[in-house]
Amino acid sequence: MARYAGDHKEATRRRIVESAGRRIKQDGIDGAGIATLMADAGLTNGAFYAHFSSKQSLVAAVVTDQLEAQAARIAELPPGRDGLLGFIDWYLSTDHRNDVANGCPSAALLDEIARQGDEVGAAYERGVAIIADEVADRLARDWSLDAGVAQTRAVGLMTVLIASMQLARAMTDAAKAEQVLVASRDNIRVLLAA
Amino acid sequence: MARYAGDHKEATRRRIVESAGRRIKQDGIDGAGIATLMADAGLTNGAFYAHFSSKQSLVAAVVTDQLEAQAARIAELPPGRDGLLGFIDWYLSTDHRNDVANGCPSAALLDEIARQGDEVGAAYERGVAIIADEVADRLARDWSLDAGVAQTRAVGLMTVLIASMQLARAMTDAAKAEQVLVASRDNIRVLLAA
DNA sequence: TGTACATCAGTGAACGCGCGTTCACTGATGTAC
DNA sequence: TGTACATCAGTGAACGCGCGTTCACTGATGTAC
Repeated sequence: MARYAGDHKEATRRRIVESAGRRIKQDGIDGAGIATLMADAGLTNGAFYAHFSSKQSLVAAVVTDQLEAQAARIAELPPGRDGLLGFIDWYLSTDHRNDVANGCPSAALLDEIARQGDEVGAAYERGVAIIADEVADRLARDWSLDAGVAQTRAVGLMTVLIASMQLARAMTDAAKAEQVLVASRDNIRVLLAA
Repeated sequence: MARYAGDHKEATRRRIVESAGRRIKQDGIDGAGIATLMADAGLTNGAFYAHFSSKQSLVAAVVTDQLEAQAARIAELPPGRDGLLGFIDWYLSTDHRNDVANGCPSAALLDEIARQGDEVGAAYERGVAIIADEVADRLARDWSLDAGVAQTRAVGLMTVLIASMQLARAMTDAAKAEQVLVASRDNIRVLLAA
């Protein structure tokens, strides 16, 4: 038998991916160095390459993990309109604006993801499709929309949420940021009423 | 008299800001180094600090310039609904998706801007407010909306546009990217009908 | 039971490289007298 | 008219630093016999 339990290395890898998710959302992909990411996980830089073949490969794992976590959060919402509406309330909250590290990965990283290679792009594409389907299913069921319309409105909901949070975070004036979040709640109401 | 015409240095500075705008939208703020930015303008790295006190300061100038250019583009649209609708068509086009360097600065850089210091954040906040007012004025006039509603819908329009382009660019599958852009056209139609 | 060896997650120093920034210098022009 | 000097946008080498990545090593454990 080895010195470590069978799942020891896998558990360490998971710990790196999770703490890296928080750090990368906070500081950006370029802004988070290997040494910092490993220190966050309680390790030193040298151990990194025992778990990942490159930084790109970690980033792809982080993107996949973050979108899975978001999909799970949505899947676990209570059924009925209040479920999704509660998620929207959280998303457009000042708490979410102030907590990038534990927030939506798309709001934190989307334009940087678009600049990464195909490995990361493919990971994002796969992850976001699952979330979009989840949201569309809820819209179809709870808002009685056609499947096609539900898919379209799901894209609308997601785009309003993501860019609203990015805008709110780019603003140094908290009152103006709040106005954006309030406006978005109303715009979503309009989108879902159609 | 000096060797150079009175506006020579100012013209050079403008040239740096404009080419840096394209380069930074393409490669990101962190991804664009001083030496490259200066080479793009036909100069060497050493001359940079004769024009800007730091990279941050250039970035703030670039953000201001890019948003001014976008505001001007909107201001010059023909009057009537077709003016703004034409802008939306361009924004959600595949051409725009493929031409980050000459495209919307918010779609290319918004989450990275949110991570910069207050100088850049303030520049963005000022610039985006002008664009939002411009759009709201057009919505109020051409869609006969109340001023308050027009402000809200202007935020909705901008958020849908920005995040749709980011999503479309993050996707490696061109057909899926196209679906996002098509969906957004319909979502905007709904927003403006309210 | 004791000892030599294998395993392997993790350490920490080092690699070359590009970053933002600094600075002594260049060279084309205009000014003083 | 000729020459010494001032101006100043731009050059290009160098600075310390942190980056992603490599690698010889450590040390705790289990195995062989």
